[in-house]
Amino acid sequence: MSGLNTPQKEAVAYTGGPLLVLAGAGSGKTKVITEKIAHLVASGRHEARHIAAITFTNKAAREMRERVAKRVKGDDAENLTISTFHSLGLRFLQIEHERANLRRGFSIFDSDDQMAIIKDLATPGLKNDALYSLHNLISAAKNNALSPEQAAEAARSAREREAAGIYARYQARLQAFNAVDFDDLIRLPLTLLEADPGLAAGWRERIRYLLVDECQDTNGAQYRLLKQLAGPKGHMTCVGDDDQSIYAWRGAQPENLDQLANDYPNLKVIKLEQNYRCTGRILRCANTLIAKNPHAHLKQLWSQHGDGEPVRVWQCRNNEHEAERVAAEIHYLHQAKEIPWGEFAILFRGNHQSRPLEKALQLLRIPYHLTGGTKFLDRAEVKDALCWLQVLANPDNDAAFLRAIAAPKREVGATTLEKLAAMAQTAGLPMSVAAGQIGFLKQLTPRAAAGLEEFTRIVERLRDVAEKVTPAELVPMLAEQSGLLAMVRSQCKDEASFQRRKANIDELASWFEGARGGGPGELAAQLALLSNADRGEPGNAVRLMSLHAAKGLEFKVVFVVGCEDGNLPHEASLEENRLEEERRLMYVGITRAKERLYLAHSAEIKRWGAVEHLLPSRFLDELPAGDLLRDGSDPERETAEKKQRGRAHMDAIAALFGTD
DNA sequence: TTAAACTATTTTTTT
DNA sequence: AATAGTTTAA
Repeated sequence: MSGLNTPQKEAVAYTGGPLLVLAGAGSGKTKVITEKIAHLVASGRHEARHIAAITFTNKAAREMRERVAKRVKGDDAENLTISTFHSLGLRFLQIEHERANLRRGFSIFDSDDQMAIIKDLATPGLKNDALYSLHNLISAAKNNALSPEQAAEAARSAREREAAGIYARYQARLQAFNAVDFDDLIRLPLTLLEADPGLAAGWRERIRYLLVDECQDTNGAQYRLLKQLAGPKGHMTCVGDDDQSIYAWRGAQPENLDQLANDYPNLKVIKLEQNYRCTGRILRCANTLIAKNPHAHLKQLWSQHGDGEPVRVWQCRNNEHEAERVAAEIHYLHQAKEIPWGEFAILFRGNHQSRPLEKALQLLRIPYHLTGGTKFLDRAEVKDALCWLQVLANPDNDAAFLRAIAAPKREVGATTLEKLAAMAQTAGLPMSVAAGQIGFLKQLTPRAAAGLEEFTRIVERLRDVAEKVTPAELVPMLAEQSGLLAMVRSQCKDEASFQRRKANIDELASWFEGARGGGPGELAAQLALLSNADRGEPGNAVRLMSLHAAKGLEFKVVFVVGCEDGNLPHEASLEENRLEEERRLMYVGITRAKERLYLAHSAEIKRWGAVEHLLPSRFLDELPAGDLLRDGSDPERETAEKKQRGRAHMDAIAALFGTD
């Protein structure tokens, strides 16, 4: 336990009952969790297979696994459960699928699939935002583990009653498709556990010690789930920071941190207040800013580091200008201070803000890695392949069938599919099964029937293949035999773009590499949980990501761009009275920086082609002026720096010409 | 049935 | 600006 401070040691050693660790930004909370796991295993207190650590993102889970691997070796490391809430729920449902009325190979519907169902069920002609709102209401009900009936009872407005009605039919549709949505991955296990004490006891036998990261991000259902798993005695350690609660918009209830003390009267609370990450000035900025929020737990973060560099506040003309300055500064610091590319991060409120930054970085040949932006799993060919896998694994998934039957086109169009859907409905069969029945095919045009027949034949052949090969081997065969690859080829104008899209399919296959069995369906389900942000190794490159995605990470140099009122805080949050959460978002951004921090804003930003004028973020005025260096406040220093950087810049350009 | 031309619209954040 | 959705022509 060397290298830990007193409260950290205490948090690691304490096993007397439920423990809440209030861990400020940069106070070493991941270290505490990993050390605690190592300690529990090493002390023989709990076997590795009875310990579970729960995070919110796959990225966090992977990082924790890596860090634990350094302390726990061999079988023990293998046997630990380190997963996200949603993967744990998925694993639960895969084991207990019969209780949840699911058949093996059930599908997970993403938000697109959910929206498609809701649109189908809602009053025709509803506007998009009304549909989103229905989706949100249904999701909110599920996040409180309400059944459709309970949601109808709890409905307070006409809007909520309408949503509850659609929720009931939506759930019936999921059931028919042998599918669940993201929220069900929490709600269904919870409902089963709460209804059956025997089942709950069984799971507590498996998970005897629970560690929960980012506890402030739990929603109602997740909180109840962790109580079920930890049991009345509360064999668990929860770690959280109410100042880093930035997910209220998707149902997180940071007050769950306080609720713990009510539910577990013997709860022990340990505060980690020493920050090991930031320089004094950066930390003062963070503390001053967050002090503007009301607080339930008083927490005073302190640091032994010196003041360090002042925090720069940049006033830029527009986002292009802002991007150029960021790129130039990164280039300069990389050259002059020998800071590796991987130690830089550029953070923004919305993913669309990455465009001009990418352009500017490319211009200076700075390697960068964008997390979250390019939506790999949304690429048409990847989605098509995934739907084919779903059809193989889950014949009931009509949504996947509808996509697969059209990729490639085989002369089966809307008219045919409508007829097929009607026939399948009356027969009580899923569409993919109905498509294989001679009796139904005879009622269709010969061309359409032939298309359906061929499809069925291919599916059956691929199902045989799937028995014998691994999913990683299956994907390329599927692409070939389904005609998907040929379709992609015919859609591409040149060979290069075909190769690019083919590479996407190959990459999909590589995602299955090393995956243990379970069949294509279960793996595709796992895959559905993997967000785009979890893809690929960043390597030694400048990191571009949203403020949300940056939580839990740290960098030597951080740029927070787009600090304008209306963007950060975002205008939508202002209307919905969520200014405090926006402030916490800014706080998260600031506290990612170890040594240097830049806060940039532009006078004009482009939005949907039109130019808009925005004022600097109100949060900038909430920072301690003495720790800032604002544009124009120290002209002498600025000229000197400009000169210095200009020279470095010229050298860089000269070097570019030299090597090209 | 499919492909091309045209029109309307935009999520901020993510499992 | 980019794209998803819709209409129209072949």
